[in-house]
Amino acid sequence: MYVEQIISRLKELYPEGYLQVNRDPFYLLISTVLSQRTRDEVTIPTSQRLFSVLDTPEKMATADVDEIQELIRDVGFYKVKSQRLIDISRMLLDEYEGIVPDDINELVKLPGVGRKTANCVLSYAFDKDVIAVDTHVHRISNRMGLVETDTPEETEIELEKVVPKDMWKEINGLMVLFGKSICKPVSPKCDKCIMNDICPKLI
DNA sequence: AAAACGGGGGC
DNA sequence: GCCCCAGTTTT
Repeated sequence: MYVEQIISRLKELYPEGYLQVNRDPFYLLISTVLSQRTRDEVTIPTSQRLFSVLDTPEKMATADVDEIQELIRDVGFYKVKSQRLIDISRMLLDEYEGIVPDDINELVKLPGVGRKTANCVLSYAFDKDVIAVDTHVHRISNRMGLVETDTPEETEIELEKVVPKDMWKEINGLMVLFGKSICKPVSPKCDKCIMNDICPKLI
């Protein structure tokens, strides 16, 4: 069907999937927070720099805010995020024995962690069947007629009805790659798009 | 529902 | 120089 066709083409286009992310839950949690409203060209080296110095909740919880600010100064909202990394680490140690929880309701209690970040951790680090809806997934799903929604929360609910469950965890990475290169927010490259023949925007 | 946070990269 | 970006929290 239509959804399977879209995902199948995306997998063909991006056979290696979305980068080779470090699947360690703590690394994934922290780097995903850093990635909020920030391009991954900036996020990836910044995360690696941070973890070369502070690679555990214990170290991050006791670090100086100034030291973290210096390490992550390239990402957006870096001052707010620096304090949040400390607060997240402290809460992990205080309430979760230093272990990143694999439950959406617990993850969103962490400061600076919303539904999108939590679902990224669940799908990438814990291999859970969830759909992480960011602006790319939201935009492309609507543009291609998979859903008709106004908010990412709505999109998550509607996509779950339309997409086979075994595809949930892969659509985020695939649509992010697609959204950055082809199906862009403004001036999408429809003339070079592999969805040319099935995209409702062009029919 | 809207504002605020914010440096980096593309054009 | 201007606009946008793997969102979340606060007002």
